[in-house]
Amino acid sequence: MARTQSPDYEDRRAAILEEAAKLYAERGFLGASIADLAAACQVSKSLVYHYYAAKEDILFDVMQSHVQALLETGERIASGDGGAREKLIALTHEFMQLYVGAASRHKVLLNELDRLPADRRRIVVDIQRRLIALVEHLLEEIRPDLAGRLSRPAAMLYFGMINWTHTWLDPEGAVTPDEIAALAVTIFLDGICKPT
Amino acid sequence: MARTQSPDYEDRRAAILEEAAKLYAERGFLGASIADLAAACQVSKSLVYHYYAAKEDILFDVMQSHVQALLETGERIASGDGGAREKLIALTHEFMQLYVGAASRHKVLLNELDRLPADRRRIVVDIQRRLIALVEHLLEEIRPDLAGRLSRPAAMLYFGMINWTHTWLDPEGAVTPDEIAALAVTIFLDGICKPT
DNA sequence: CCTACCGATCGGTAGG
DNA sequence: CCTACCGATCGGTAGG
Repeated sequence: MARTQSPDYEDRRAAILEEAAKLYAERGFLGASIADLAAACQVSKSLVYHYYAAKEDILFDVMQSHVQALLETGERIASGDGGAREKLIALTHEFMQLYVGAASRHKVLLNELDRLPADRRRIVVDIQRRLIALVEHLLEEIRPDLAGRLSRPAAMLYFGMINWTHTWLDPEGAVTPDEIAALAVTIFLDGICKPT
Repeated sequence: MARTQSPDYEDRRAAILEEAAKLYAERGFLGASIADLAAACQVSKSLVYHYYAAKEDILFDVMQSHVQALLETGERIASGDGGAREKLIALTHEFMQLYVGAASRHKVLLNELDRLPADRRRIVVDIQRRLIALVEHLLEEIRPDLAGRLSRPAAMLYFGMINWTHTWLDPEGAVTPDEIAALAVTIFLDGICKPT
């Protein structure tokens, strides 16, 4: 019978992952060494290599865990009841919550995707594509004449609005993430000219 | 009398700058070495250091040249004739043209700002702030009740839409930058629900 | 004989 | 403006 692994194996791995997300968000993937990560976790470099075979595996885990959470939320909302308009509103609020709750992972996903080896990058990009398709379909329900040429650009403009918040939105600031989500989806659906 | 510098001094500097923008956009600032840059320019590392005292100086030049061009375009349009709505439309089209014309610089500006030393980063961020304030004032003209709390978030959501295009917009693709600019500013002003 | 982990150091390459 | 180098640090692995 095989020996079981340490009972806190997953906890330690999760702790390294979270610290890596923070470091890569602050200093960039190439700017944060394995030695930096080990020091931040107060463990040896060898322990880090016990959990991850290579530095790129850590980056992949940071990105994959985040994008997976986004897709699950997206699919849950898309398959629910209600109209496309209501679903897009709910999606925007839940995405904004995920973005601020996983701010480091989100920043790393947006800034360091090119640093991922091609095979693993494809996996992340595929999940992103499903997320985009999901929003695209909602937009086609709201505006059927958009389908084909402009539904994808429109979906990308939507993601630009909400993804970009990581550069300026302060979760502790006067304007809350929920207010920003409401403003973003209102502008996207009805424009800034229409009073909220 | 001081010796004059080489007559093609500025051309060579500009060539190094453009190559640096490309390399930093592709591999990241930390992923592209001075040796890589010299090889791409087919010059020695020492020649690069003849034009730039440090690696960060090149990064600053890449970012500063781009953000300066954006601000000049923004101020020219803002100080012109016409209403705020027309100015925002013109601004969006001209920004999109600048973004695709300086795609590498734009990507570097958005992805590598944290890699700039604090003092030089402040200079770039200050210029960005003036650009944001300019859009903010246009939005306050369009929607006076937005002023104060929500005009800055609204301006940031606008920039999210158009800045983020660098990740997905193909200048050679079926949908042109001008069409994307038109779609973005239409959505922002009147929403996706209103037929274009 | 296994796993989980340590201190030390490998061959190469970075900016300057 | 080049070749020849430097101090330091990189990602990854050795023995025990």
